[in-house]
Amino acid sequence: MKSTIYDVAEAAGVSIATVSYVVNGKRKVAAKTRAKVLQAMEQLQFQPNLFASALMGKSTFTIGLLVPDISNPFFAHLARAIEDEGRLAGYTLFICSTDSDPERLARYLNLLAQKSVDGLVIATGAADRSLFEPLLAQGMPLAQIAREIPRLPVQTVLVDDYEGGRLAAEHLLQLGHRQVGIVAEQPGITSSEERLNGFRHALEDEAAAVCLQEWVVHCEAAVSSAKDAGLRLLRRHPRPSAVFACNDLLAVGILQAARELDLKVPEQLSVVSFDDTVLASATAPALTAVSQPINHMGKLVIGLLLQEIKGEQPVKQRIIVRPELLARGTTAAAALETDSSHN
Amino acid sequence: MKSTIYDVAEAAGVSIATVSYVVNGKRKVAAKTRAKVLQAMEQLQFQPNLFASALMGKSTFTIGLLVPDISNPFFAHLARAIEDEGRLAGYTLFICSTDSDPERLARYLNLLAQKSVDGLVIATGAADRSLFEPLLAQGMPLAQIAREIPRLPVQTVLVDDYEGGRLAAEHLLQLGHRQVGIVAEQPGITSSEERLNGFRHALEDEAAAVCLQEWVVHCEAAVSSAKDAGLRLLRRHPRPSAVFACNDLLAVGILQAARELDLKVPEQLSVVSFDDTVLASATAPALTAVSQPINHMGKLVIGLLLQEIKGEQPVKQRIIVRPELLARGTTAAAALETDSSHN
DNA sequence: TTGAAAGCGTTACCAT
DNA sequence: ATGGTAACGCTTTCAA
Repeated sequence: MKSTIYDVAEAAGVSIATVSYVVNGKRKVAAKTRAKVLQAMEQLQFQPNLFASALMGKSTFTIGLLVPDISNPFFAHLARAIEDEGRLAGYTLFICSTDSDPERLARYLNLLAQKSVDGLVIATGAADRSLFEPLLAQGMPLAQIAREIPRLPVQTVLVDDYEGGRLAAEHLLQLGHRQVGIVAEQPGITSSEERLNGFRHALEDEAAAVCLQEWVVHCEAAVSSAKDAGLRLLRRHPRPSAVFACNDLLAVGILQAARELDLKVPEQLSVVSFDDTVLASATAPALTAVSQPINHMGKLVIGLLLQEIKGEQPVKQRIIVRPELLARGTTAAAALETDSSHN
Repeated sequence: MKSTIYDVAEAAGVSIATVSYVVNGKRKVAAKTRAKVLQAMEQLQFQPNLFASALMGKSTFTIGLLVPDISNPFFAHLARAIEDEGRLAGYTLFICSTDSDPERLARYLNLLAQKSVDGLVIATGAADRSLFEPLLAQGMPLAQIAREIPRLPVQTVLVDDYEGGRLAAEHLLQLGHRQVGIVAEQPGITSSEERLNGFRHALEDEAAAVCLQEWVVHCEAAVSSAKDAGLRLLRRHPRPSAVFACNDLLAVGILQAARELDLKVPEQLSVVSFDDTVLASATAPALTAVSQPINHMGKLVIGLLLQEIKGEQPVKQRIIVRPELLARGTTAAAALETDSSHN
């Protein structure tokens, strides 16, 4: 069934070396022999055995993608972009959801190394740099996207999270909001931290201390967890007139909390989200959100990774793409007086 | 850096054969030698080279997952369930989005075969059985989930799409809806077809011919496409008082269309969806939907696939799980009179 | 321009 | 109970 270079060599009346050379064009082969070999390959439906070449240290055309959770729409979308871009270059993707668990991450890292992936796209934050250093040391091509492992010197593609946070704050300030809550992921998720930093910094500039420490709540990257956090936040007195959710999943949770408390969005509560995944257009009203160019970022990161893989030893870059604020339905001007007597 | 069985053999003072045997326990090794080898392995941090064993025809602990689109929340969720269950058994997942394109599918199939995956989970419908027959013939373990390739004799896990469609229809009928539109994916997507069949059959039982052929519109599996289809549907005279969307993505499109036409959901338009992904709880009001036990289905399909992989030659099964209708916010009793003069 | 042959790191058969 | 060694299918050096 499966034919090998031996079969092809025999059929073409040449040596296996010659077959190997025409397969991967590593040296000139006379047009005539080349033709004979090609024909034999065609006829025998020859497909090189990747394991044999991998054994010889060639590449496996396989890339590992580490994400916190592939069922999170943001990472699903990102995975799709990365898959497409990788496929164009002949790569297949191993998909690894870590739940931001260092142990799980370590195990996956080990597994992927053992499977000799040609490179790794790291979209899992919240990890220690030390986990990756062995890989880095042994020359494994790495690139990170969307989140950043502190001081890990690898190709990096990020949205400007800080600026995105600032845009969100600016938008709310312009609408007159002065009491603003923030729902962020756990500290350690760098993207979330930066968004929060940018947001709070903008607030401080504008009107000192309008945003107090205690207006920030943290939660897991899940709708239900964000809803709980939202309930906590929205039951405060005075109640924030707007909430910045550090991603779409969290924003959905906030909207649910608002509905449970009978708060009308955007009349009584404005919500700004971050990411702009399919979720952002599914809610009603649609989420005002800071939008990331996910497809573009996927392309960029694969481009950088492939450079590394090809051994072009490019200068390490840190590409920061600009986010954009899309004002949709969940934000409106703040009411003149905040209803602080509401339960 | 990387140690081989030769290194281990030398360190332990035994032959490489012995090392191999203790690694995969294929024959008895004296406790004492075994201990020596184990210690050497430990000390050298030995990790078997998977390619070498794959070359010898052993398994690769890799599974291919074929989906139409990993960025579709249903398949992303399914992928996560399958990944988790596979991981427990030591498998990693190749992720392959086909966009239901036969050419792309064929290429992926070829690629996965070349990469010697141990098995394939097929969640891409809309394909011809013939594409899979070469694989089947060469003994590749296959299992399909969520969609069905007609007459492909492999392990199968499905939700009862027909029954789900029936549940949706029943729900709408009980609410008094008699003029109902249906938005389905392209013919050829078996799950969508079955849902539609179940739905229409129930309608026919109840009140003959209330649901005419022309009330069915087809579209791509994307929000924007469904929105267009929804606009076409909702501009009809008379206008349907309810719409059955064959999945959550389509339902979101319908909700958008309704909003664009200023139709209040559920007061003027009821919507029933199918799948119950994160999207179903993101919309406002939350989608009334036929719910699939996605996690459970993922477990089942990996269970079946692993049996095949282990060569247990199990009887081919077709497991049908029951869906459940979750009545949430997008359905309400039909208005007594349909506003057929509205533009 | 082409070929012979030595690996790559395993597995498994055949000896001992 | 253990070891020697021939595969597995390919790449690549060295020779011709």
